[in-house]
Amino acid sequence: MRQRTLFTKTRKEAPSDEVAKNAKLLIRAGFVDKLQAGVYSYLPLGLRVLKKIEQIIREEMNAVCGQEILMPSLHPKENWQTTGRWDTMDDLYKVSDTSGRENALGATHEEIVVPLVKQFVSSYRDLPFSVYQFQNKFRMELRAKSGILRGREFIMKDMYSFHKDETDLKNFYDKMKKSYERVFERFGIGEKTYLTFAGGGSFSKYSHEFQTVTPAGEDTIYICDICHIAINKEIIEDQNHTCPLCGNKNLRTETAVEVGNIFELKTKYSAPFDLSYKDEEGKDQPVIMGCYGIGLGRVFGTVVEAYGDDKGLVWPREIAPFAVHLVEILSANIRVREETEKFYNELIGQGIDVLWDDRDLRAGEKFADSDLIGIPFRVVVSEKTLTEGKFEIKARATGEVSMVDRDELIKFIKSVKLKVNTDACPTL
RNA sequence: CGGGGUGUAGUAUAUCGGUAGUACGUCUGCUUUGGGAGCAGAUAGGCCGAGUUCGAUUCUCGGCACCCCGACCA
Repeated sequence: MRQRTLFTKTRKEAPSDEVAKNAKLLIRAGFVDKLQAGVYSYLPLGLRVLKKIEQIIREEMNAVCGQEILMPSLHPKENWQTTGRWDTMDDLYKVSDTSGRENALGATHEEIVVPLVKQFVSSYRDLPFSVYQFQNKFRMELRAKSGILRGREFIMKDMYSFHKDETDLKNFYDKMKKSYERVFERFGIGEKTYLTFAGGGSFSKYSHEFQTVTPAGEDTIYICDICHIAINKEIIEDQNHTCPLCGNKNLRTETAVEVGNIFELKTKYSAPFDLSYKDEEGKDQPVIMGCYGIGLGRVFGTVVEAYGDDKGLVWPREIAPFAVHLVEILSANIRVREETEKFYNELIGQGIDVLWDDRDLRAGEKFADSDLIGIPFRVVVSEKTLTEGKFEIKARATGEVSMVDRDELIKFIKSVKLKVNTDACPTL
């Protein structure tokens, strides 16, 4: 993409009322725009990141045979009354239309997915399966805060699994733990993200959260460095400050952001909607459920919090808006523009995502913008390139600079392999 | 929802009960061109409503919005 065509612009200063690092940097760099507290637009650069996050999740959910669907945001009141949550969920947005009919804006989708699958599930032969979606969720947070980390409207991947018994749920649940580990690994936050034991409510001993360590976190977790897992504050007292896996008492305290969670729902939602199946003996049995969420905006903001520095954003390669930031430094020698364009077209032809800063600006401004936007590699084309035949390549994360010739550079850029999931679902 | 704070050009800020200033941005021209450049000119502003006052952006009250702490929550 040619940067001069980008309708957004960077800013030197963040809005004075923003305190959160993710909000400051993302607004300055033109990745997002705040419409109101906790409600954000994703602009071209930000949307690219969001879509990469989404695609990684999609690949991994497909790999565990999840079937993608899209459910509505406008939910009939009756569905929420069936589970009782119309009255008990304090942060549910309720809207009524001119006919007086009441609806909920989807805060989560158990109330929709259960009646949906009920139409198709009647036999043990129909189980197990799982469905997932990427959908905006609405929750009336009394206090939206921390930039895009806690919004009133946010995008979530929510998956729901349906099983004939708890053993089958347990197997799938364990598979999802591994799936999630791969997802966070691919986001570039694997090392900072811990499987965290959390309260399970009335249906199981634990649920699990995925918590990413960053100072911006709202949660306190206790990390066992032996098992690379953590315990949430809410159950640490019950656990007597010991790791539930290995008994280690030396837990490390950190603040973290909850980027995902997995729950065994069991019959919590299948029961009120009477979602059941006939077993081998023809007897009705309740369907056993699990649910699995990842907050995309949370991941987005958490990555900014975890890696952003005083100069701007720093994107892990897997979710960067572009692979390469091509920066031309203009001089009296007009051929720089021509050379850059040729090189740009060559990279594009190789299937490489390039943002080309073709604006008529001075070098300092372009470098500052490049640091702010945070694309993993910056390649500079200047008069020097023409006279010496060398390109300068700089890694945003490390600041490491090297001078390489054209062929080396292309070879290097192409060698930066992104992780892919080769475990395709056999039935999809 | 309880407590606290803040609302001035596109952005960041200053001043003031009587003509609202600066920087960046944007526009014009010239010069510059490897870390947010220089000169000259231009552009653009008091959240909303009521009250006090000869006069309110400033003081008072109400509303709204945003931010922070807490509670709640992904």
